[in-house]
Amino acid sequence: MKVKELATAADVTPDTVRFYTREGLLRPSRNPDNNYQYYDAEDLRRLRFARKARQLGFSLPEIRQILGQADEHHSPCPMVRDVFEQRLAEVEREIAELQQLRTRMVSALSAWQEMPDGTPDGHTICRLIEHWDDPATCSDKEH
Amino acid sequence: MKVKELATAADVTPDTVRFYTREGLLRPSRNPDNNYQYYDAEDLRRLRFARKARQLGFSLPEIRQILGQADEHHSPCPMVRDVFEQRLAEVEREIAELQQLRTRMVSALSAWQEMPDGTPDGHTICRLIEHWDDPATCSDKEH
DNA sequence: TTAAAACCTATGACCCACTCACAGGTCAAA
DNA sequence: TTTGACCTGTGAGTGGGTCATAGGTTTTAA
Repeated sequence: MKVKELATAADVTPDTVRFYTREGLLRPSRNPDNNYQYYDAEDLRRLRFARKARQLGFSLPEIRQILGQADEHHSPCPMVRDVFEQRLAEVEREIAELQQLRTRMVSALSAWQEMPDGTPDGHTICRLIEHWDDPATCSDKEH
Repeated sequence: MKVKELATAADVTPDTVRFYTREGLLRPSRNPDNNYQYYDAEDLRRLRFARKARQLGFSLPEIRQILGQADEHHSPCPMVRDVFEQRLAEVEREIAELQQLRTRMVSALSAWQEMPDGTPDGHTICRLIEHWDDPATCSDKEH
């Protein structure tokens, strides 16, 4: 298979195939005549695997590691379970952060309804923002 | 004020002060003797404003634009309200996406509880991932 | 007085997972 | 034979900083 055929078969763009090849996730052979890359069924399996893993939140370095384990005939499954639980925790933290941000934004919006627009006077830039108190900084600290 | 003093006053790192200066959000004067940058109360105001705006989800280009408006004595408030509502919509979309991801992850985890770890055999890499169906891809699987 | 600590400067790489652009080479059908 | 679809490698861009390098300056303490 050439680049575009593999890309079509896995429903990704040719650019993604080339990128994954550069990143070492796929290992095509070369035609010395024209320098084209040729992919086989194993590459298709790897690519499909990688895309599924990406959908599940795995990073490319993690996927590379998983594929590497499999290449050495070690079961990557324990690692998969392990990394996956950490990822889930991270995703839940990100959701919580975004929801905090959303709360801050909604409360700011409602506070702004009664505030007039002002013109910058050398002391304030935009009262809407400057006179807004972050509810998070009162209670506890981020980072 | 020198870099670190301003950074301390606004509770950011000196690197952030330098970065914002490079980005044109702060406009310190220069001491020609030692080439040091000196910041005044106006820069502190701008920096604090920028950090608050960041907390509210504004991007640096947006903040630069807001500051630019204020520099020309136009009220940036209408723009602030406008951009802010778009940002809120984006944040809500991001939350929805992450929650979808979380749903996928949780359902995968529970399906994995009964699955054994396998050793790669040239046909599969890790059943956990390969035999997982994305609920979003095949949405009519429940009945 | 001098040496070390703490500050300052500019620049560029790095993070993430692609995506796009550029410039040129190859190959199929019309 | 020309068009157009494909291929190649490389490098830049995304966002918001953070960190490293290498060197210059100022402050503090022995």
